[in-house]
Amino acid sequence: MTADRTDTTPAGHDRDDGRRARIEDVALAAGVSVATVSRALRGLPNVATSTRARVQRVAEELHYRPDPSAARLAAGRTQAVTVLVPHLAGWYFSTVVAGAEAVCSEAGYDFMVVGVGTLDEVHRLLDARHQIERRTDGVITVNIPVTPADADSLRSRRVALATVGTSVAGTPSVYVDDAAVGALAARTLVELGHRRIGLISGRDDDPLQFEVPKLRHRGFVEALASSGVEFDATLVADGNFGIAGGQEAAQQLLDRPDAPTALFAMSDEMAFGALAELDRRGLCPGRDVSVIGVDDHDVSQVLGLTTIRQRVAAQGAAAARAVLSVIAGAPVTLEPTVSPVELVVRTSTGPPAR
Amino acid sequence: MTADRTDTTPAGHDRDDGRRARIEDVALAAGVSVATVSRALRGLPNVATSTRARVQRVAEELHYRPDPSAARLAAGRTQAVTVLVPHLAGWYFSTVVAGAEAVCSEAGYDFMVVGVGTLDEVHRLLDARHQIERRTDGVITVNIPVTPADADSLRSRRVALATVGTSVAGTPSVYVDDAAVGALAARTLVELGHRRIGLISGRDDDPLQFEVPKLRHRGFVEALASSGVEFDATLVADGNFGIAGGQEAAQQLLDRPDAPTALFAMSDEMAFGALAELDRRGLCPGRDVSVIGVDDHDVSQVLGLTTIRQRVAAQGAAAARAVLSVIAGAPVTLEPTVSPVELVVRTSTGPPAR
DNA sequence: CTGAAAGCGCTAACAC
DNA sequence: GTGTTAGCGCTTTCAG
Repeated sequence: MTADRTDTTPAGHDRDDGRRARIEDVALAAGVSVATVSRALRGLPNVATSTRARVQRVAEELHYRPDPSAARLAAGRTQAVTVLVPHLAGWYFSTVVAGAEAVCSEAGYDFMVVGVGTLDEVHRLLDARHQIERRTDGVITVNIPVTPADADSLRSRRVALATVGTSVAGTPSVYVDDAAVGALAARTLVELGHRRIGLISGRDDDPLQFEVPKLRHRGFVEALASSGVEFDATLVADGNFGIAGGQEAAQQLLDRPDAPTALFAMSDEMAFGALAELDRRGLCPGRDVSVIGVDDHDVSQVLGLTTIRQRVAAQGAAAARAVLSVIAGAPVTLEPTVSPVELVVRTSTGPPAR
Repeated sequence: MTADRTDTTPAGHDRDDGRRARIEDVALAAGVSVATVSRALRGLPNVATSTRARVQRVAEELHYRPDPSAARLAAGRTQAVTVLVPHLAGWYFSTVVAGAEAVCSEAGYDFMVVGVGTLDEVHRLLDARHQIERRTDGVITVNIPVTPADADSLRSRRVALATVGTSVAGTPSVYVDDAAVGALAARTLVELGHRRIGLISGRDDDPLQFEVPKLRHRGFVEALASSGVEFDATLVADGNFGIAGGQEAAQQLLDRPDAPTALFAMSDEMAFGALAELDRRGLCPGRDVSVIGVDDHDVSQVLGLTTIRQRVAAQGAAAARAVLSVIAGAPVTLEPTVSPVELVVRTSTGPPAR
């Protein structure tokens, strides 16, 4: 031996040969075994403080980063979280996803997004045969009707699950109290004096997110009833949770001879459509017809839309934290989180015209 | 030998022992070697048609799926694409990402999202020491000022790159002609008779997306000039590409004694803010003050906003296709794609009041 | 507290 | 066309 270095690395401190540093290089340079490097770098116990420090320093100098694929293969964990989302371009969905992404990235987890259009797709992804557990340690669903069987299947494969927008028994879930949302809308409009209120809903048979419309509907009707107002069940129109749909729904409701004096849209985007329809008819929101939405979309303030605000990004972040803590070994029986809502009164609501 | 089966799988066709099928199980069951299974399943040449069919059938029966981590480790390819995006919750960004996601998922690639807030973060991610090549085969950036050095660095590490919203020499890029956008806005307003036009821009020193404002600004000013209109350089306000910022910018411009008769907002969201400000002042868009935006945001139609439409989801999809074809071995010198824009006239523009 | 060695499941030469 | 075999780079018993 002519030099104090072993042979693999010809010269230099930084592996100038262009190849990436492997764990073995760190081990060699630190004078320990690869096992010790692995332990030291991952913060496992049973490593002398001085050894750990030395290993860390050497790893740093060599710009060593463990290869994720190798670590995954050996450990069976991916350090990745996947979000399943129906419509990423929508305001609600992208805001949830953004909230979750921030938390996962911050924690050093890879963050994958899969857009899903139908329930079949969802079940194909969650089916055991698809083996999603080989690509992700955790799944976050956004407004997807996950069944207890889906949840069990994932759990048995050791993939953590958290849901946003839907509550699943025995699974960490973050959602708003949708019945309370409907009730709040009803009370707000009734207190203003409205008695005939149109409901702009999503289709009950929508393969995805079918719980939300149902619950908001029920809460709305029940709150009306307890205020002594009977809901005319024909005053419901499908707005499909979009702007165009909201406009069509409003059109349909306002075309009636016994048109409602107020509209409750189950989302702000549908409410935007309703406002557009009022505008088209030369009607003034809050004077001629009242409109209330749900979300507090960025644009709602501009339009003066009264709405029921929910903290959307916070829901995504909370779901991400839940998934990460289950991955970290927390009991799966985390408390479901009911995310708060809040009435925001703007100009689109007022007493009925007549 | 007492049975026609080898010993590893006790009984049954489906590996009822609960463990996942590995490539070796398929090989055994099909009576070929693992190498042949690997070739057959990945569509490589040099496999007899009959062999391939049999392997495929057996793999199907066993519900065999290759382990991604193992494949990555062995092959050095990840079958994953990563998008770097400044503000995922924004309409433009989420729409681009949704377009890209659809293409990547369809192609069987994992799709990862990383939110980036500063240029430092971007450079940390793209720096060779971060070794992003170990987690992804391709990177898509959305309105991020990627330098040629960044691009070279990625290329040397064999990770494909495509950019959206910015053009980078020698890199597949998808973007609109921002100078033309500015010019189109200018011509539209000038033809209506406007001479004093306020510009609602993004900060020139914004660490991210600093090219867009600059280019739209220049195109705008030059088109004015060639129409014989001199641009008053003090009529620029920063709207920070948000609604609130747009409102503040409009406020500032309209507060001037020599207020402009029209406003060009570089994004629809800033234009929304401007419309809100007009509303606050009791001014009518298109009559008292004209407003034109850029994007054709979903909400623009509702607000009657005249705008310059760009095909945002298509840009994300095109970038994804570009990345995938570079990964597949296409020459990196793909033609940059200039995505078309289109004027959409609504009610927020009209001749000047005075 | 540390090291040796056996995999994790697949791909890619290279031989036949 | 197909098989053999040596890794890919890490984690994790199991000894000591």
